[in-house]
This record gives sequence, C-alpha cells and structure tokens, in this order.
Amino acid sequence: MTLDIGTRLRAVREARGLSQRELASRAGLTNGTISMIEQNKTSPSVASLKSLLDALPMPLSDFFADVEERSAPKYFYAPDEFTELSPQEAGFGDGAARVSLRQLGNASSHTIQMLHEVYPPGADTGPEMLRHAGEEAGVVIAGIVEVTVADQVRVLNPGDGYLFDSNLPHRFRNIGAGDCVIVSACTPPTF
Amino acid sequence: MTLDIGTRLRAVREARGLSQRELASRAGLTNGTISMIEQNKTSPSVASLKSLLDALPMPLSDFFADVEERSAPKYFYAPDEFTELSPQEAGFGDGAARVSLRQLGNASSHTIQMLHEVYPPGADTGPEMLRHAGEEAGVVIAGIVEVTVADQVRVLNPGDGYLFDSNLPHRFRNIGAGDCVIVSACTPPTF
DNA sequence: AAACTACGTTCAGTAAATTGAACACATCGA
DNA sequence: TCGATGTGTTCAATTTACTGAACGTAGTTT
Repeated sequence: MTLDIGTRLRAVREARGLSQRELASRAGLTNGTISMIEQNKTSPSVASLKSLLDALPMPLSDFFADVEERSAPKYFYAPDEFTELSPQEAGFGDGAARVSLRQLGNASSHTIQMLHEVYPPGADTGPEMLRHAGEEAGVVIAGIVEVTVADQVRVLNPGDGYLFDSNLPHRFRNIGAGDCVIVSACTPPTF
Repeated sequence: MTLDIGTRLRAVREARGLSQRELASRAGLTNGTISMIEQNKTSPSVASLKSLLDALPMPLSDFFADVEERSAPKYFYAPDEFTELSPQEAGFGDGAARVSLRQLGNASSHTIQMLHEVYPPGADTGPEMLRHAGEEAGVVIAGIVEVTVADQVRVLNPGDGYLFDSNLPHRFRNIGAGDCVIVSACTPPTF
C-alpha cells in the first residue's frame, strides 16, 4: 500500500467540517471504519470509498487526482519496476520466442515513453510496416538488428542509434544469433 | 453498487491485449479475483485495484474519470438525494435549532450550486456578515426572513426573492414563528 | 468537581474480498 | 480423435474489511 488514501480522506473530510461519525452516518458506514481508513490500517473497498465520497460529495476521479499528484513524484526505477508491455506473440522464424517491451514508468501520465526492448533471435515486428504518430529514437545495446524505415534498410550494431518520424512505415528484425537489446524512446506515447 | 467498475476494467484490460491470468500475475493477484471484479460480483479494495492499474499501467484518476463520465449523467434528484451541508451549529437565540442546507447534486462538478435551506425560528447566520465570491439568488417558500445585504435590510415573505453579488456582506435571520424555507442558487459553488 | 457531550481510537465478532484449485469451453497440432 | 494449451468462470477456505460497542480524552455546563 504505497497510496496514502488515509490523509487524503481526512483532509477532505475536515475541509467539509465533518466529524467521523457524521460522515459515517451519511455514508452508511461506521465511525470506526473511517478511523481505520484514515490511519491507513485498512484499504477500503471501492464501494465503501464511493459511499464516503458521495456523502461529501466529491467524485472519485478528483479524489485520486489529488492523491496521485501529492504522492512524491517518482524519478527513478529499478529493473523490476519496468512494466512489460507485449503479452502478444511477436516471434517469427523458429523458436517463436517472445519480444520483451519493458516500459519505464507510466507513460500515460507523461509525454515521453521509454522502452527497454529485447528481441530474441529471428524476432520480427513483421513485414507489414508499423506506423503511428510521434517520433521515436533508440540505441542498440547488444545484438544485431536490421531496421527498415520507409525505403531505407540498415543493419545496426551495438552503439548504433536511430531517430525517425513514427508516421514513416518501419520494421525491426533481429538478424543476429543472440538476443538484441534496444533502449528506445517515443513521443508522444503510443498505445 | 451503482458504479460499473467491472466492464471498465475489462475494457482497459482487453485494450492492452492481456488475459485475466496475465494481468493477475503482473498485479500479484489471482485470475479468479479479476473474473469476479469484472462481473461486479465483488467490489475490490482500493489496494487491489491500484495493483491492477499499476500493471496496465493506468492512473486511478483516469480510470475513474472514464467510469464516472460513462455512467449516465444524473439530471433528477429525489429529496433524500440532496446532501446535507451544514453539520455545524448555526442556531442562535433560544432553541439553538439547526439550520439545514441541503445541496442538489454534486456542486464541485458543476458551475452552479442549488440549496434547499431550512432556518428554524430564531436562526441567524450571525451578525458577522458573510462574504464570498460569486452571485447568489433565492426564493422564499415558507416563513419570514430578514435579509441584510450591504446597507439594505429587508423582510421577505413567501414568494419573495433576492439576488446579489456574494462579495457584498450579507446575513439571514428567521424572524418568524415557524421554520423559514428558502431555495437558493450560488455561482460559482462556494465551500 | 462531577456530569454531560462530542471527538477519535481500539477490538472481538461478523460480513465480504481474495485465494487456490477445480471446472467447462474453445483452439491448435499430432 | 486425442491430448495440450489457452480462455473465463465457479466454489470452499482463508484473509481482510467492516461492524458495534467499548474506551480515553478534551471542552462545557451545572
């Protein structure tokens, strides 16, 4: 529970000049429940929280907008805090191994999306070219990848980079014997 | 539970191309739990919902923003759906009876705030004049009220109305023998 | 002081969310 | 056709949220 709902609820309750018991009776809950929620001793069900906010009144989206903006902004991420984006099969060729697209943070709340990508040998984004809005750039960390952008085809080795408008049709293909690792960035984030 | 979290969660999960089991393992929950949440058979704890949204990823505020905007807009309110605003004592004089300020809907998501006000005999907003931004207007439904606005004092009877800039100091006092009922509107809503 | 009232907190008991393992139904390849 | 793998659902067991009544404190009234 890294989410401080308790102090947020207490703040908005006191801003309305309500006691725990008053709010409880309006929301159809008990004062003890509110006390424990405000101390972050329990994580209320969404239904309970909705009852409380209806009695204030305040919409859930406003409540969480403030909760999330007050929580300390996150600047740093450990490897296991990246979120895997590609559940779907993207492997081609033999092993049908999976492509890994691990995203840094929550792109939907930022204007940039950074990915740590791993393409197993033979992996291919497919002959049907990708196109989407924005720009993307990347650097090859390990392995060998063939990148096609519009009418250009280029083989990139570790240390090489790329940068192009995402509207241009493009394709990635691991033509090496080992995994290909790329760190890339897109703006704006694409889903 | 008038809040359709289930279909909302299912929509965003499927938009990401995730199965219930995949999302469950990323969020540290079980597939059964997600199934029941998506069918609205349980109301998840905020902690659980946060885990699920972190794994997508999506902020809680965005999740509920869509939930609430998709729910049919509410245009009509029964008497018991008004929310009481004034827990604090406002009665003066003898009985120290309570003023009732019942608000129509959720003013914080609108630009107008409508109140159904009941002042018991002797009730008084106090000699210290009120001032706040916006404009307010009202109609007296029952009883007799003395209204002071700036340097003007006027006694209003049922059917009478008022309209003034809320920045002007003002005061309401029930000088009748029975309850005084007023329906009023403020813009923008004041808290 | 004593008695009253309103406040937030605590805790055993109850109700509900969550688990873990089953189930039923599809699709795919041998 | 048969197993293997994928999907979502269901259900007893367990963990957790929630209740209801207690408690301790602070401020007022008598």
